[in-house]
Amino acid sequence: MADASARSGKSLAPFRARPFLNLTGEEDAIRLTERQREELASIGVRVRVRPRTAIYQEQAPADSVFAVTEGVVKSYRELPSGKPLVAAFLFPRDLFGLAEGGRYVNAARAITDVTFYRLPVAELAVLLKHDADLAYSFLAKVTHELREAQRRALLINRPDAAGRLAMFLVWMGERVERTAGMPLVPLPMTRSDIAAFLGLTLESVSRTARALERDGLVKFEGRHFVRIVDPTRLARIVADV
Amino acid sequence: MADASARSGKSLAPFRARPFLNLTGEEDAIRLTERQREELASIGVRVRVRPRTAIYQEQAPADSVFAVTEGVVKSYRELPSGKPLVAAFLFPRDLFGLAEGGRYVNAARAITDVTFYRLPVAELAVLLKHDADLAYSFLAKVTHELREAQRRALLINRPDAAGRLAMFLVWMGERVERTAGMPLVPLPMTRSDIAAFLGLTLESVSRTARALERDGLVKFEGRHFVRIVDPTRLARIVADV
DNA sequence: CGTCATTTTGAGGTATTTCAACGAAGGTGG
DNA sequence: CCACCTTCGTTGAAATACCTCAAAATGACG
Repeated sequence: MADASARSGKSLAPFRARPFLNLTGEEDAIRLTERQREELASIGVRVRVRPRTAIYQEQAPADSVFAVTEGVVKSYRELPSGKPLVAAFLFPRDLFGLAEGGRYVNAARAITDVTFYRLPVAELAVLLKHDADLAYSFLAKVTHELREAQRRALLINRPDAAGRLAMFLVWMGERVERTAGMPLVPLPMTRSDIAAFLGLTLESVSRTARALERDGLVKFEGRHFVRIVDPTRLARIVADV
Repeated sequence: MADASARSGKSLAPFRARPFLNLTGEEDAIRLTERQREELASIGVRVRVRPRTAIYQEQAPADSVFAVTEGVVKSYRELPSGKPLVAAFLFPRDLFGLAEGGRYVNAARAITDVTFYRLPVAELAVLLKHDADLAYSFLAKVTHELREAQRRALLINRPDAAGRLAMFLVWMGERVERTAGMPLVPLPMTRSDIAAFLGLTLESVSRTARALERDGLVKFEGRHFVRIVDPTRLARIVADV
């Protein structure tokens, strides 16, 4: 399945989640306690894989759940026609390994160099049923994933390609530190992946990207970076639903 | 907010969930223990509302989470353009009330006569942090919602209206007992709701529905029922991605 | 039974998909 | 280290399908 893996006694890398229903309105992330991180680390295996490595196949027996600590993973499935459909991009602190009936509903593959923790569900379930706080944290995390899924659904609901792509770029930009003006946003995935995520064809993504660049909204630097040149107008396109 | 509400000491109506990661492959639902149902019922309020009643508004302070026991609810939001977008239809045993930053991300409205439990989050959070099994059940339930959200995303990813509508009808049909051949599937929501869910215009839904009927795949009986006439060909359209 | 929202139907414009071919980049092996 | 090859991305032109605008018909509801 994975290239290299070694049991690790070190504490699990910071794993952040948001409350299921946040009454206070605070945006601060919940952090696991040191003990909880150690618990997870004790049952987990740290794995590092190279780009394009398959982490698990669609419909394979779901024996583990995964937590990204470094890099980007895509969760996807092949449609009957053979066209791929990307269900989600997973970034550090994200969980993946959604299953139904004991089998993974999607396949997962590394996009970049990736480090993740592999947590056997059998042992994880024991932990969760034993530690209400831990279960609560996972609940918060899955709730966050649910919001992301709804956001994506909202995104691909709009009929116009420009709006979809603009929304995607803004979304990707949100997870980069906006230190300097005109942030350089990394796009580790391929155009095909973006197309498969947005529900567009590769050609549409390519054309729309060029159009946004011609209009001076963004500037692509290489294939894996975008510079947001005119955030205001870009935001206007995004809001124009 | 709601028409009538009364604190209830009766046990919470059956609330079913699936395991977060189901190793055994069993499809049987997890049921809450009698004690857990009583705990929930003790903090919950049973509410009955009439069709089209607003349950909460978008961006309203999120003080409760809800569990449907009877009827159908829609979770939706108004886009800046004024066009509504349906995020999900909620059926008995479904949870709703997704929040972020202490506010509901969507609005919720009853489609039919609806009975639901309203669970104050402050008290619910206390319960969840004390009862790992209960938290686990909620985790399983939210995971289920996440799968549904992904399914919808998959659904509206396809460009063809016929495929989307066919997928929707099959999906609705899955939740009805297939006792007799040619099941009569209820469609409690309006065509506009369906359009807002599928990411199509009302006109497209109407035209596509008529086209499916002309081709002898389904037969609409009134505005709120469909009979699946040719499940095989309908399934073929659904699979034809 | 009348009013009004919902749905159906029609015709035209437009955007995306398809189909096809070229060009660029990255990875592999000699 | 270079050359080849495979994958990915760009560009062009035509067809299809959906959307928009508009108006009539059906059904729901008081």
